[in-house]
Amino acid sequence: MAKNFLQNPSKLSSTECSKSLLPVQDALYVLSGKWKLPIIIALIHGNKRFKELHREIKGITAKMLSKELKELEVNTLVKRTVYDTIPVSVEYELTPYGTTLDEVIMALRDWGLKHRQKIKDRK
Amino acid sequence: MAKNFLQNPSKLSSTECSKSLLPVQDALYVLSGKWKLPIIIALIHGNKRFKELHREIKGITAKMLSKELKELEVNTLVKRTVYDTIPVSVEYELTPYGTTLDEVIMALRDWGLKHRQKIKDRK
DNA sequence: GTAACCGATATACCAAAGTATACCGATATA
DNA sequence: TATATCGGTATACTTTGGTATATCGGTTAC
Repeated sequence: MAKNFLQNPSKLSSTECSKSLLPVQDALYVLSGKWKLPIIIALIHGNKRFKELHREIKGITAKMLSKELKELEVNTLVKRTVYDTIPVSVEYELTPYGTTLDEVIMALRDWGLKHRQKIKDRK
Repeated sequence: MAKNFLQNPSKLSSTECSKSLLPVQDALYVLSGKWKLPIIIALIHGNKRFKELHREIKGITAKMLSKELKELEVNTLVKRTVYDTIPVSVEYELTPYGTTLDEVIMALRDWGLKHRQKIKDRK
């Protein structure tokens, strides 16, 4: 595991910590937006077509689905493939690079679970 | 390490994956907002007073600093202590619970660094 | 009494993010 | 000719997030 700068700050200079800010913000940016995570999770269990995603992700509009998929595609987390069936079908899939988000997502999930428990215990 | 559901989806049911959504979103929510991370990082190297944070974090307004600190305090990531010096001084510190964010932040940083490199290589 | 310090808060404004709803182009089927 | 499918886009709107700027309350020093 990489250096633990929150629990051992004394071993790291202030500038070294600050250098972490931008990459962390980049990663957060990639996951930002209300629908990125639902989309990624929907794509985990296999490729999906636009309409399937639209049906599966409750509440999302076509506009947002299209927009968020485009952003995921730009970051090469998701691949878009057009098949010239009739009518046309468009398939979305998580790229191998997309699956590298797993460590981040699991770290977030583990902390999130503990946090939910903490909030619950407080009541 | 916890189960890796992005790279081994076949081993997990769809519902099990979906259960991850809320905790992940909770964790992201705690870090959301333009100034949470800068504040956390500023507090890593020691407790800071309001004015010190204001000076150190370039561009932040008193309103946002106050608001974000309050949110961090509600989530018990940061502790606020008032000393009745004259004039009054208020000290903010990262709680032990706050430092448990380290794994999340490091996972984000590591992925973010790789992502920056990937974007760079593409040009 | 008035200016200054700290730790904010109040008000007004602006910009980004998200929603609702209608519609498009291409093709097929009735 | 009309209607339906798929995969979206266009326009207008609302909501949320963030900024700018002025001000407050309590206290001391001048």
